[in-house]
This record gives sequence, structure tokens and C-alpha cells, in this order.
Amino acid sequence: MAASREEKNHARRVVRHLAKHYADAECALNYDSPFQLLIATILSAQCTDERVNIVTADLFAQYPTAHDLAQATQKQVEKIVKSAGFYRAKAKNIRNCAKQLVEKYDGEIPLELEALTALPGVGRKTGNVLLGTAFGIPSGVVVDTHVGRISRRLGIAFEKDPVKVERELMAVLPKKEWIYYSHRMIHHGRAICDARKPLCEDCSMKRFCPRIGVK
DNA sequence: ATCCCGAGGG
DNA sequence: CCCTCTGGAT
Repeated sequence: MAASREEKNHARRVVRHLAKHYADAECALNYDSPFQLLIATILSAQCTDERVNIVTADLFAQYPTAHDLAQATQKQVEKIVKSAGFYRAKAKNIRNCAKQLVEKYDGEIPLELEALTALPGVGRKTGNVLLGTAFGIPSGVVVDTHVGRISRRLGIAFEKDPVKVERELMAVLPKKEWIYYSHRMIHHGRAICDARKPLCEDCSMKRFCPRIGVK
């Protein structure tokens, strides 16, 4: 479905305000390589970035590369990532991820979204984060809970399913804004547009936010 | 009780 | 479409 001129104008107005108020917003995850960003992003599911950074400080000190992590046992990894939640599944996924990277790509990160999402624990959100943030390739729009929630509150997206929200955003946002949009939305979500108690009075976009009564 | 930069399976 | 995985913070 094609986005109307009005929808695009509304979206661009939001983009301009985000650019002004969150000019230097960037990824809050700590990492020293694309591989580490991949692992940190997998660990970030249903977990704060702050908590992920605590976990990865230990994890990357012991297993800095795919080759290192591929050698670790399930128990060793579980112990380190436990506080990030979903720890059995996450430990299994990042270990298998490291193994597959070593086997298929000699420890390097493939640059195609399909190759990334074929890795265990890597979905569209993680794949888009990696290509966009580590390599500057806008393969799609990163849609996490913040991006979805705020895009809906602002009337830029309407669907609930993150994949559908991504399609809505791709239709209405200029491609070169895709990467920045998500980082800025995430910062806005933490600073102002909180899930539970949004600080609407302090929000720079309240004039054109149709939120009142919108989930 | 609800949410945090989700993904995979049924 | 739904459910489950899991701990920590508020």
C-alpha cells in the first residue's frame, strides 16, 4: 500500500524533530567489532542495554572473537549471560552463531540480511541493526519495542506486528534516515516516551502527536 | 503487574 | 495468529 503525501509529510516532520533533539544518538551497546555487536544485539532481547553491557564486559573479555566463543561450553556461556534473561536460549544461540560463522564465513560477518537471519537467534531486527550500525548498509528499519510503540503513538505506524511496522516505516521514511530513525526513537523512548509513563509535557513533539488515548 | 533494542516454534 | 523463553528493574 502506497503512503499518502500527508503521511510522508507527517513522518518527515517527526524525522526533522528527532534529528534536532537527538542529533548524536547512537547505539548504546558496547562492542569492538561487528561480531561483538551481533552477539550484544542477540543478548539485548527483552533486556536493557545497560544490562547487556554488564554481561558482554565479561563475555568479550573471555571470548572476544567468533573463534573463541565457538570453543566455549554451554555452561560457561550460560553462567556469564544469565542475568540478561532467556539465558539458556541465548547461550545456545550465540554459541551456535559463533560456530556457524567460523564454519561458513571463517569468523567474518556476512553482509546480506538473508545470510544473517539464517544464523540462530538472528531475526530481522538483529540483522538490520548489524548491517546498519556496523556497516552503514540500510537493509531495513530496526523495529524494536521502542520504535514500534512510539511510531504508533505518533501516528507513523499502525500495525502491531514488527514486520508490518517495518514495512510501514520503509514506505514513509527516506532511506538514508532508516538507520538514524531507530537510534533516535530508542533514545526518545528512554528519555521521554516511556512505555508506562511517557513525559508528554516535556516532549518536543507533543504539538503534532495524536497520542492522547493511543496505545 | 508490566516492561526491557526478540526469535523461534506451533 | 499465539505461546514460550528468563532475569532484573520499577
